[in-house]
Amino acid sequence: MKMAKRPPGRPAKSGRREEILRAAAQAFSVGGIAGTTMGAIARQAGTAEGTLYLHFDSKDALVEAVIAGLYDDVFPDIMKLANADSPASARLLSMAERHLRIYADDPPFARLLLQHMRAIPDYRSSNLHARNQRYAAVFLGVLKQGVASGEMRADLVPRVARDALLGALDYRMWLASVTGRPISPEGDARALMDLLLGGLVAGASAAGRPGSARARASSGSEAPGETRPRRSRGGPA
Amino acid sequence: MKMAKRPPGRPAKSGRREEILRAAAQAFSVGGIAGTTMGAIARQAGTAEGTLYLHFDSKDALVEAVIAGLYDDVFPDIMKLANADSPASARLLSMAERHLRIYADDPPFARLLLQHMRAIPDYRSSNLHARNQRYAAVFLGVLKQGVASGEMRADLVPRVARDALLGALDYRMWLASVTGRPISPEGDARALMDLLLGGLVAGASAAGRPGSARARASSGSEAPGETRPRRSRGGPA
Amino acid sequence: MKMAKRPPGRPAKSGRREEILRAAAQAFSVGGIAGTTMGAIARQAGTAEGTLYLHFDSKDALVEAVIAGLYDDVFPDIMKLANADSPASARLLSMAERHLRIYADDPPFARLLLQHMRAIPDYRSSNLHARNQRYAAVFLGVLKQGVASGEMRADLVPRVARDALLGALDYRMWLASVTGRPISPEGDARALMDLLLGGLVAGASAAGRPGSARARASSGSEAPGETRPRRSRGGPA
Amino acid sequence: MKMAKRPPGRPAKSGRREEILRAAAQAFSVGGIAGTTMGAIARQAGTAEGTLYLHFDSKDALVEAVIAGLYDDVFPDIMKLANADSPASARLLSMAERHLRIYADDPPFARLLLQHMRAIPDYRSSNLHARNQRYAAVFLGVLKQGVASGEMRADLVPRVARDALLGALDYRMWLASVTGRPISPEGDARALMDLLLGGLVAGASAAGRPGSARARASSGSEAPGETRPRRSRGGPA
DNA sequence: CATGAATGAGTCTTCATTCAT
DNA sequence: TATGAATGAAGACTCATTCAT
Repeated sequence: MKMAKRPPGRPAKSGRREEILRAAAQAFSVGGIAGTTMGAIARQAGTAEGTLYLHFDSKDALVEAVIAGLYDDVFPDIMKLANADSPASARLLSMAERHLRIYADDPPFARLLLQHMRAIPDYRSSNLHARNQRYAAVFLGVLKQGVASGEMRADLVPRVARDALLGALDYRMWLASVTGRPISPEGDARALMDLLLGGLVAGASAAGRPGSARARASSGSEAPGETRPRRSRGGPA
Repeated sequence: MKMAKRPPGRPAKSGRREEILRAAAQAFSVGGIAGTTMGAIARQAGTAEGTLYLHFDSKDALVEAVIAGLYDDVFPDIMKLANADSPASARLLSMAERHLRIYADDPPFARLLLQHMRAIPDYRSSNLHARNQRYAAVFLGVLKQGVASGEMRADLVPRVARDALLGALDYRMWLASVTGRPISPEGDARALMDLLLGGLVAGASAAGRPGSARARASSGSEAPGETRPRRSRGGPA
Repeated sequence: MKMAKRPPGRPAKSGRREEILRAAAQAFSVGGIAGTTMGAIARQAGTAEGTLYLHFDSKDALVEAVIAGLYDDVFPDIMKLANADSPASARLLSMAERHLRIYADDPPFARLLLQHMRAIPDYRSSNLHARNQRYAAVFLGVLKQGVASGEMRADLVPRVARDALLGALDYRMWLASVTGRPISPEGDARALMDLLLGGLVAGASAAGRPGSARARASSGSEAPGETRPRRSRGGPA
Repeated sequence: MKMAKRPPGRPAKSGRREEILRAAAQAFSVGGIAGTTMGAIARQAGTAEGTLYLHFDSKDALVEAVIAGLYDDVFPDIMKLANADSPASARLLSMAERHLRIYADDPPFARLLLQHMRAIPDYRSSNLHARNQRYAAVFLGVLKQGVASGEMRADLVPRVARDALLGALDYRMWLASVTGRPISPEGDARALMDLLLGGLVAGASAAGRPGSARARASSGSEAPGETRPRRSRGGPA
């Protein structure tokens, strides 16, 4: 509620604050959140325990800040990819890839995220929920565009698709963190998108197949205009 | 004084244990595992704290028992559905339904499961991991059968499909637990399976449509779905 | 205070009671008093926990009874030896021997005794204190007789001698229990009595030497009358 | 609020630790070790319970520190007395005196020592055992010197003598702590040494008499002791 | 801004004792 | 008498948080 006030205009990098954030992320990813004491974080950061409270109001605030930091790293990337000038399917592929890279880049940290997300007592009111929704909304937007443009099935329920995609992505990362089996952002994202785009049923998704999500997704670089058909959903209609 | 006198003839047996299990699940799901004290569980169960330790060696053991109980409830059902005499897709649908019913039947309990699964320090060596793998293997088996029988795409990677399915299912439940939005096992399972079977891409999954969710699956190919190829902007277009 | 009432006239061997006593002694000597739970004792005795309380009012009472039992075993022996028809020194030797046999006979049990004796919060008011005093008094008596008969130094302070003897005996046993070095009741008693009778100083106690406490004390089996010269301290004098 | 404000310049250091040590010794000696809770110690020390753990890892560690502190106080003294330039018997006397002063100086503290010594589960591996052995070794050394120099009986078994001495000393203190009868370090040490040096047997220890406790000991061998061969009933008789 | 000793509420767990059967 | 499930009062220890310097 009351976050350590950072001078409104300031670049948000008191140096110390960043150090602590880094140290906390590091410590959390090693021992889990509950298993990490403020003392351990302070030691890791090379400061005194009291100093932690000069920058964060509580351990919870620190945890939130650490995780929020991740979103702030990833969100801009996802945003950019979502607005790229390519078919929805291609954009989703790249977004999935970026998402999986969260894990590939820093497995321990990702594990932390995976665990914490579901452990927050009142997640709904946490500001993490907000960030997460914002994040998920981007995926939803792309899916809607895909439908609107006719690229995707008209009877597709975007929300269902979004949940399936994000759920599968999360699950894949969790599996990786649990089994130790490494993730290949490109490979895994492509495999998943192939599945999702084309479906399970044989003979189906003939259309989805020609190159499928494969390669840089459906064919390649048609007219940018074609990309976001906005509405053109008509088709034969 | 505390408990209603137990009918003289009653075995005085498992009753307690079940009561505690129930109370614990209830308490955990409200306040989270870490946020629930043994005292609270005892109070909820109407027993003394010490009694808890008569039935479970430790808090951790209690937690495990609570969760293991769930698997033991669900597993036989899933097993039966997996061996039913129907197309793989139909079986998967029913399995997904059953899975979602975990949540529908007892949301707090399900939330507990969702939370805990990712919170175990050394999940890999926990006996929960084993149960979970056994569970996931059943889904994998059905998918492989689907491929073998030609019902599903020959180039399908069963493991990817299984992860997508379970991940989507989990995510759906988690969203429900977080947003409070209720789950309709049938509706949601069908929506998800429609998506997964037919894929995202327009024109694809012609076969996947017949009657939606192809409840009876691969029933045929009247292909009303094919009707709306969308804009077919993909392929050669 | 309120000991389980044993029918006043009864032989004191309800069978069950003895079993419990035995089981408790056994358990205590293995795990120490504090480290032994009533549950463990019950198991060892083959009864239910509640049954323990039918025979003893509390754990403390049980402990006391166990230890008192030892005194009741040893006391008669000591008493008899103290009243034997032989010189005080010979009698002390045999008493010391018997005392050390407490350890030799059952080391774990003796260790228990050694430990417990000093651990009782209000030893003074415990009935163990009384027994112990009665026990020590026997040694004191023999020493006094030794002085009175002229066998021992007239300026000997019996109480000091008694404390030295019992202290040395206790210490020897404790050392044995701590180092594991076994005790030889005869050998060790003799060594100690040799020391005590003759003293440390060279040239001193020449008289104490000729066979000293050695063998069955002073030479052998002279006329019983000779045994307790009472005073005859003259000699060449 | 709780503590008198500490003078600004004070090291704020070891003070606390010592206070705790003192409080713990005090509390232990009143209620016994097991009977004293960390809370009680904290209260006694005027600190919070948590503070105890800032200075000691556990209750056991605190107990050990308390007792080790005693040894560290006494050992140097004993060492110095053992190396004094006087007959072995005189040195033993002063050492015995110092030893008894442990009790005289702080009865409750001494009682604690007496009790605890025998209560440690695995005393042998405790570092108290090491200290105790070092301590006992000093006595042994002096005795050996006594024998070597001819001051003491050539057939003396030093180890037996040492055990008798320390055992008697311990016992004396224990009796004092149990009966409340005060100890006079000088008087009691002398009485005990008189006994030990001269032996029990009449006529013996003539040498042991000269000034009692043969303060200066081995003053000579006027051997009045030899004078009272008692009944010399031994030998060829 | 920094420090770190001090705080003390809160946790899990144990176990002697009771009592309904 | 016997049983053993239930009790609940303690106790040792942890750790986020504060505050005097």
